[in-house]
Amino acid sequence: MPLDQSEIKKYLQDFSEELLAEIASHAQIKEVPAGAEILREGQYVKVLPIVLEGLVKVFTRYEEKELLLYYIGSTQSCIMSFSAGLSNSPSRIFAITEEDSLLLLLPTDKLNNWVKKFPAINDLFYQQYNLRYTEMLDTINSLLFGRMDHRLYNYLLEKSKLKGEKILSLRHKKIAAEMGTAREVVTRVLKRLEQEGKVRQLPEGIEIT
Amino acid sequence: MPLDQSEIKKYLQDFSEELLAEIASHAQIKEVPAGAEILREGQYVKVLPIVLEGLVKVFTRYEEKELLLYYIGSTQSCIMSFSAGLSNSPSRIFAITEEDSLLLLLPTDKLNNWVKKFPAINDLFYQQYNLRYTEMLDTINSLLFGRMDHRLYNYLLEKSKLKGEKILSLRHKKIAAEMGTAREVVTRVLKRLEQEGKVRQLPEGIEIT
DNA sequence: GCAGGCTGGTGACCACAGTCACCAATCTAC
DNA sequence: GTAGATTGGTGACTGTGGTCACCAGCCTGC
Repeated sequence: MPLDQSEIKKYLQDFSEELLAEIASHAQIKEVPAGAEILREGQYVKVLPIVLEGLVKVFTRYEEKELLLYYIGSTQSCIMSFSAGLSNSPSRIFAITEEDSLLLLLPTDKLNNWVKKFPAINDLFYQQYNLRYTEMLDTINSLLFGRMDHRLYNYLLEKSKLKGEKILSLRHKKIAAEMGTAREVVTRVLKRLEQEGKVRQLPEGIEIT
Repeated sequence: MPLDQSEIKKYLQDFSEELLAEIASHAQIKEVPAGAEILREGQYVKVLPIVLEGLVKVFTRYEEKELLLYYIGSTQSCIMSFSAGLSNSPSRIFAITEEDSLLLLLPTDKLNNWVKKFPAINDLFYQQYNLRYTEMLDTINSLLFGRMDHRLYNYLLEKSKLKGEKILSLRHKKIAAEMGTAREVVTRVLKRLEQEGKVRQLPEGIEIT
């Protein structure tokens, strides 16, 4: 399927015409429904996804326990795919679409070339590494300092900002999974937060006050 | 002080003559004693260090508690400095020389240029981002899964590999600080590891069996 | 209607790490 | 020498989060 260059340009305005042309002739665009697996641990990477629309969740798993690392939003990319693609090593993380998404798939064998030739794409990846590095640092700090209530509250704040919703329709079970803890713990802590007046649990979902 | 280009080349063989010449005319080399602060949280970065010899410790601090993130060894660099330098944002981490070290200091205002012009230096930073990303992923997994004994044992293994010593002369207090825990906990866990036959505590230090 | 899922609310219990308060053995300074 | 600091070893206690068991309120399908 030949790609429409102007379609890509809508999302990636920083890219030069030359780069866009290269991408249009080698990449594909793919619509992916929510809940689809993009990348799993141990997998080798042939195409590098850039999220044009939607949301992709990245997480790690360790002996049945998982932990949300970060979300990939619009015009962002997955540095694990990038680094795994470049160095031809397997992925260490999982990625799943959280919403219906539109992905631009770049073939990794072209990437090495493009990175050298087009500063814009190079900058994109430096920015992404940067962003993820600091996000992971925050994750480490919050894990180290423990304090479930802080972690949960921050998690809800982030989630609310990301989705642009004031009332989050989230199952306790899902929160527990993403935070790498147990459902009962979420229930307990959420009630404590409610008593402290930081959140309200309504039938429709959780409201941050 | 004019730099000796061949001196730098000894360490960074992948760099082209042209890049080495650029570096020689703009960078400095600095000998730093053990225990010197290279970078602290909140600091803005003017020079990017590349470690030629020695060892630099990178860690985060959170309310009096610190946690070792990783070590920067020979021909490696500090991506926090790199990213903070490029985007002119403050550092999120601390860095201290662990041994007497020889550092190559690159001015960050040249960096942006060099990265675009010289693929070798670009590759170096991608490699470093990669490496640190996976190291931080391991840190997150070990924090998430808890298990102090595993963490401590892995810490000792890493340390032993890094220093190339079979017997580690380390204070319990220092181990505790680097792992973000308390001294008594280290003493306790270390004794358990000794009972399990995984380590031996000799007067000279800790031996991994 | 009712069975069988989910969901969340709860109490009891446990394990682990963090904290406190000591103490004994070394080492260091003067 | 002695005083003081550093190091490590220990017992007791605590708080937090993880686990277990169970129950009530639902929705959904048939």
